[in-house]
Amino acid sequence: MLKLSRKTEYALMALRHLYGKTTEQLTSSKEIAATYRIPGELLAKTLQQLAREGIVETVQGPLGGYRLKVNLEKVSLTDFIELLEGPVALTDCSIDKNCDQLGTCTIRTPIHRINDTMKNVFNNVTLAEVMQ
Amino acid sequence: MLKLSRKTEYALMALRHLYGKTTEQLTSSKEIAATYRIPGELLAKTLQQLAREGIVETVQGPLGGYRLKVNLEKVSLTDFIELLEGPVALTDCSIDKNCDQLGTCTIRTPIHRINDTMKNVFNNVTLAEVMQ
DNA sequence: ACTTATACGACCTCTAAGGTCGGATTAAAC
DNA sequence: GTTTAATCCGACCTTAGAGGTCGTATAAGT
Repeated sequence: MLKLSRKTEYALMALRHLYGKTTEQLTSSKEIAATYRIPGELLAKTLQQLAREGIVETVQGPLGGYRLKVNLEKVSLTDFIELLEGPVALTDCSIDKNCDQLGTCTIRTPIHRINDTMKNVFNNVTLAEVMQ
Repeated sequence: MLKLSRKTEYALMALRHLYGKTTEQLTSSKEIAATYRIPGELLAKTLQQLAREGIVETVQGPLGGYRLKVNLEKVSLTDFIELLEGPVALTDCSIDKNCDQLGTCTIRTPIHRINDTMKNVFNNVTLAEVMQ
């Protein structure tokens, strides 16, 4: 039903948390999880993924934690969602073309049109705007 | 990942099929299913639901089938999706407010803003446009 | 050494999507 | 009036993916 996954929600909340801090300051995954009552392990894994993708930076060991790495004005919501959930698309045929109905499908073109419009909405929102 | 359900896809294809016919002409569920290689039972149930909702009209018995009932220009894509899949919303808190994070959530407002924008996209597309 | 943080793969659970089946109802055709 | 071809509809099955947990490894400050 066109929902974001919890992973994405949690990630946005975590980024919002880091957004308020100075560039040097570190925050542990646990602290964020506790603040927002997010399952700790899941948030940790999500932050690790964001670290791999270069969105946040990580420091290990005691006193370690996460901090922002990129300028959130440079990252669109599309980029972010696709990073965590894969391609944004109303239908599978917007991505790979393996579909039984391919030959006979009559709604592909209009759906792709709408898909583009929707994607444009997300393209035009930066993560910085979501933090406001 | 923001996908439409197959049910919705099948429903759109079926409507597109009926759209090309005269107002009197009936088409059986089976014929549509065969034409587009859609699982018959599933399409049948979907068409029944559309009949209950007043989108199509049904005639029982042999030579029976379905035909359009409403003017597709009067139905927005939002209406249609919500009919088949329930509320269009990026997050659950856009619908009912039962969420553990309610008190501490910091991204609710911006998410709702984006949600409204997205919904507007679907509001401004009529089913008739999807048939083109 | 010990502690406290991230790193990460393996696993578990539960829900909903997608699809199937069986039988009931309706009505045209013979 | 029996047969046949369509809708009607609830019950059920299966599977994938979301969401979450666990155990263990690794890194680094004290």
